[in-house]
Amino acid sequence: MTQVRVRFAPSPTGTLHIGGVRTALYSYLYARQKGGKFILRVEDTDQERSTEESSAVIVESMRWLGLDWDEGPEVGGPCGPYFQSERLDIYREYAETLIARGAAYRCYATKEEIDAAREEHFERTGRKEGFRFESPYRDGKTPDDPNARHVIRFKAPTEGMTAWDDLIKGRIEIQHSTLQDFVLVRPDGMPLYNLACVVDDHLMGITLVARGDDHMINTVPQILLYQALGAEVPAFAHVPMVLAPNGQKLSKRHAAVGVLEYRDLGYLPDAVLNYLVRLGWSYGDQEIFTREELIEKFSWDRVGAQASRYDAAKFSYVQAEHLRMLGAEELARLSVPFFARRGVEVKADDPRLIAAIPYLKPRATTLDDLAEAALYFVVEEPEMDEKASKKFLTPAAAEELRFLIDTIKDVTPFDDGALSAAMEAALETAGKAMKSVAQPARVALTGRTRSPGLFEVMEVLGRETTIARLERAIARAEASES
RNA sequence: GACCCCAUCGUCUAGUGGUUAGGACGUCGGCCUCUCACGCCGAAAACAGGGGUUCAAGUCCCCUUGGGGUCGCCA
Repeated sequence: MTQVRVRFAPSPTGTLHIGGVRTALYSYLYARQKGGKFILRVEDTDQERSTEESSAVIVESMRWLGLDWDEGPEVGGPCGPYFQSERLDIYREYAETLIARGAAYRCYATKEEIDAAREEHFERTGRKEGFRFESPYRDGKTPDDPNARHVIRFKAPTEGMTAWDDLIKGRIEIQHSTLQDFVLVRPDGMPLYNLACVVDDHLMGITLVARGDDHMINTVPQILLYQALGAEVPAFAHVPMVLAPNGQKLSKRHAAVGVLEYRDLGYLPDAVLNYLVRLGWSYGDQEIFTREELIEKFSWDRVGAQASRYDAAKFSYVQAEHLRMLGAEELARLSVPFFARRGVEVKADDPRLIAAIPYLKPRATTLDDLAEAALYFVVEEPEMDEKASKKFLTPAAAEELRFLIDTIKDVTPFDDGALSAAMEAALETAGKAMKSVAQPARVALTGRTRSPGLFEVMEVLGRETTIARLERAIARAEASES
């Protein structure tokens, strides 16, 4: 049995978007499950559109997601280089081979001639579409000057058909009559997608080509190329598109398209992967998967053939679930940059932060939420919400807070259980209700109206800080005009 | 327009000829409760339409409709 070798082959013309991540992910999972190799190859043969910045973003995105590749940029490998722009000589050699075998030919038709033919087609049929250029050089017309500017075209068959069994879409059959003599090499010698892709997939020993289903139309030309080259044809898996919620093409209007934006929003890589894998793939009723489970359970035959729509709400839910799966130490470490962004310096091992996280976790979706909610635990003096202060820190509340201090100041241990019990007893004796104490106390301790349970907050803050904040709030309350 | 793909709740999906068509997100109602969450309980919500095949069709076939993709000297 030959080793599984799959590749993700993005073109560096923008960010790595979530549709691309999904195809990369499926390929990655398949490779890992089969103990095969996952290869990253950058398809940068379009010099006008490709940029180095984009390559860097793609590499960074893949790294962040943990979609680690065995061969490709930064890591190298036996089939390198992994940037197509560095493999130009190879494509030229293959193009010459194809010409020598009569499978391809030099076409000297100028752009103007082709445009004229297109125009003529339009006038004759009344349509712009369905135009098929028939080159006079296909059948051996000799050019006035063999060195003149020309492209290399594939001599596509006009009769018969080619079929393949797609791992996702099933059997697909295409009539050759729909084919064009597609261009393999530009006048400047740069190869086009179909040539470069096939040559590399062949040379890199790719056993399965997974890509977006917008490439389905390229598959027959590519199969024909493999055959002309005498190369083995790989398997194909055409992954459906990810659409916007309204069913249109996904764009910046609908979602954070670049995957790194999710990092900055405080999403977890495994959550991104989990959400995207379920968009089009299922495993019974299971919704939440660890990376290890995905590697174990993924299979192409459970990938749906239909396009799916991006749903931000479901994504949030999956993210929240993954956040809750992590331990306090890890979450503390991951949230450090989100404190920094707020101008707050926190150490990943800050004991108060770590102690607070279990109480904050059920209330947070992202790491950003977590940092925001943890602020009053890690700073000396919490920022006071003036509206909350005005509403709850009234002269009348000062009395309740005094009662609270008296009740809790000597409780030992100073934890949620003991504090709740002491308070319950004191409330009973005094004939008071928790309700009248809770919100003033919450505002006093956190500066806000929403927080974890009061005694959980106290436990994390500790006796000294708790009492200090309550005292300060009393002073403030007494000074206020009701 | 041609070619290709697709079609179960609003969304993601389970379903591989016989099910009260299941789950999840979201929505709505309730419980819990010191706030906000979490959690728990419950509800509304789908087989696009029409023909076949079959004792039996969401499941198989055909047509229609709808959606998407491609039609580059982009990938």
